Amino acid sequence: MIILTQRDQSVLEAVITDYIETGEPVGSRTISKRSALNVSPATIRNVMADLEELGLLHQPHTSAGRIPTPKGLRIYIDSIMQSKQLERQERDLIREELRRKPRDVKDLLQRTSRFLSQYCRQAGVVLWPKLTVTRFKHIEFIRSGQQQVMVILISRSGLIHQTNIDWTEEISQRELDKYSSYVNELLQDLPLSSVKERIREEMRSEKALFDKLAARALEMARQAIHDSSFEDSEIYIEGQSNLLDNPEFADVARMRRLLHTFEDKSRIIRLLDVTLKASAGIQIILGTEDEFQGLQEMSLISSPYGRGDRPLGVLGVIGPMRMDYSRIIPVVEFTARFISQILELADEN
Amino acid sequence: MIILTQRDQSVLEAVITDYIETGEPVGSRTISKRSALNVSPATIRNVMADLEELGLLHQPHTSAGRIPTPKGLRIYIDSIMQSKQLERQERDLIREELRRKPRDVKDLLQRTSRFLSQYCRQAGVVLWPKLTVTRFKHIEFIRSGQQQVMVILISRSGLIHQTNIDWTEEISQRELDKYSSYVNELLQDLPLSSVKERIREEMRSEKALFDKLAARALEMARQAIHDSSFEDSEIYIEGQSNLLDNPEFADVARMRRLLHTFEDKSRIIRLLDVTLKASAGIQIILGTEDEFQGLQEMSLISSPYGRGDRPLGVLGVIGPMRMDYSRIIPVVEFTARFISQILELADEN
DNA sequence: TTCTAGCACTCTATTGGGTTGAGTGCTACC
DNA sequence: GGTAGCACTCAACCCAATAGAGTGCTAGAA
Repeated sequence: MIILTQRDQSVLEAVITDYIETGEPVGSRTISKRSALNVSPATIRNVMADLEELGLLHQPHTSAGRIPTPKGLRIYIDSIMQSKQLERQERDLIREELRRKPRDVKDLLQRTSRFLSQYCRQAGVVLWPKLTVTRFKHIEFIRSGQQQVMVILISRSGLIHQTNIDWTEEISQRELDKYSSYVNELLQDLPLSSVKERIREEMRSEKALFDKLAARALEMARQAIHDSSFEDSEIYIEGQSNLLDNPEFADVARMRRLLHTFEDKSRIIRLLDVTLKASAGIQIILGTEDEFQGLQEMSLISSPYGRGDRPLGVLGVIGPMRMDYSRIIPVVEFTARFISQILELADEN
Repeated sequence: MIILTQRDQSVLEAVITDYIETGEPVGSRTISKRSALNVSPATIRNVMADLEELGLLHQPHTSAGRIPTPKGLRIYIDSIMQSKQLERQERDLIREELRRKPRDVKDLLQRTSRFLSQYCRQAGVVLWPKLTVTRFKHIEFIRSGQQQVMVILISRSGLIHQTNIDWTEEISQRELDKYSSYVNELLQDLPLSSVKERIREEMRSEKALFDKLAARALEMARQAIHDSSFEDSEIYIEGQSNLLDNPEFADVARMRRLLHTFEDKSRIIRLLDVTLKASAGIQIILGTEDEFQGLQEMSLISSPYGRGDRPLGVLGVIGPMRMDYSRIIPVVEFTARFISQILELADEN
């Protein structure tokens, strides 16, 4: 455990805020002038040397200023920084922006991602709710070929899942309608995570053993839900071009790596899954702490949305490590809370 | 109309193929050695000077080689270049790649876009079918709140459209089911473009005037289809990072402009709409010919897919003007034909 | 003991001159 | 009409010199 004196903290904070602002290594003179502690540059230099020894600052080369290390940022974020409170009018603006005609979930989440990116001038990211965390609302079997059935599954929060299944025998739409209403009845309002189990249970029950219709309907539902894509996650990443505005991405090679990472979304999904599972409010991952490669030198501020005990997905902001944390953190926090409200509302109906 | 001698054409072709390969301005010496016509560099220089006067070649500065202008590329593509035929095994590979478990339309198109990007090492783009060009298959009204109804509309090709509508009075699911089957009956197999008309017609008919259920069902369907997003287009752009591998994007500023363009998809949609409306097979747009800004110095090779007289959408490849047209054009052409087959098949069932 | 002033030192970034080499345009000649 | 030769142009590269920001260290003040 690292213990810092009051002055150490002040210097660390001064270096970080200045670095966040300018992106350049910060020298002792600058801090001496800017910071509230009235000490000379030489004194600052001593403190900085100490902080460097602790691994909180780093010097690109001997005759340059200091920049914070991820470790230094972590301490700053966790115990020094004070998040700015959002102004009332800022909150109103966010509400306004997101509430506008909440047509369907997809639209809402996409807009959220876009909003986060624009408002924070970084990339915004939203992880879709997995179907399994929502509740069953409706299933529909539709004939789509002689031996093909299209299955539409809808959750209470308005998510849609579509899949096609092959059926071994010719089947009429009328028959399918009967299946639909039987299954709808059976699964009404169940959490989708326990639907599989419920179906299996029912298949073993007396009814299914003797009622041919029920047996077939159940078999069809089973196949539909067995579909591999059922548990897939999806994410929206918007505003990648904002990142290019940061001088740290003047380097093409770095930019290329980043774009590659964004295109192979599975990595980011895994990363967000961590936040989802932890589900303990806002989470900040700093580049080098990321055991999954690809986001080096980047930073991810994320928060789960949904009810605390039953998070639906994750939303957040991806940017360079040099971000205005004190502003972005409350924005992400508030957005998550607000989206949660909207979705809970839908899911309760 | 520009008329070129055989030799002019050969020189133009040689410059372009070399430029496509290397990305560097091409000098007279190189051409003299590479091309089949056995003439000296000096002669080539004379020809090149002529071609430059015609606006087909351009010299970045006095002591550099020549690069083709868009005008020069156009002539090359339209009348000089010979598209390579795809090898049998290449076609098999494409088929293989795309046919794998064609689960739903979205998945298919997204995979197509990704495939195009990987195979051509550029960005791949696919414009979704608009709902209005497909045929009606199924509509479903689902109660999603006391006075809220979720409407799911499905086309024969498997597209799904979801919307929410407010209803002025409390309504039960049982009632909604009746609406669904009535409307399904009515609209079965109609082209979605004429559905609006059909509904209006029916509303004026005797039946609707006296049958309250029918009247309400029709009103509900009308509202659902009236929804503004009904005619929206959507596109997938994949493989943007491939573009970064091209040395012409070493320039960050240019890259930034390009990413911005990709994020504001409406421009590209408009651009693709041109191909869709023209619907005359493969279409090539070269950067500066693009009256919509944003794709300067880029080039778009696109082709509509779907039946010739009833195109569904557009797919293609976006890359720098320096692309291997003779290879990519047949790939886009073949992919479009193949996707058309798959989708037609689905739409016919 | 803690802080500060001063100074020599280090290292990057920038500037400008010199050189290289690819490629051209022109002219004289085949 | 085609070619060889030659002087010329221009970007790219290398190199050395310089400027400037910032440090570490030491000696002395509080």
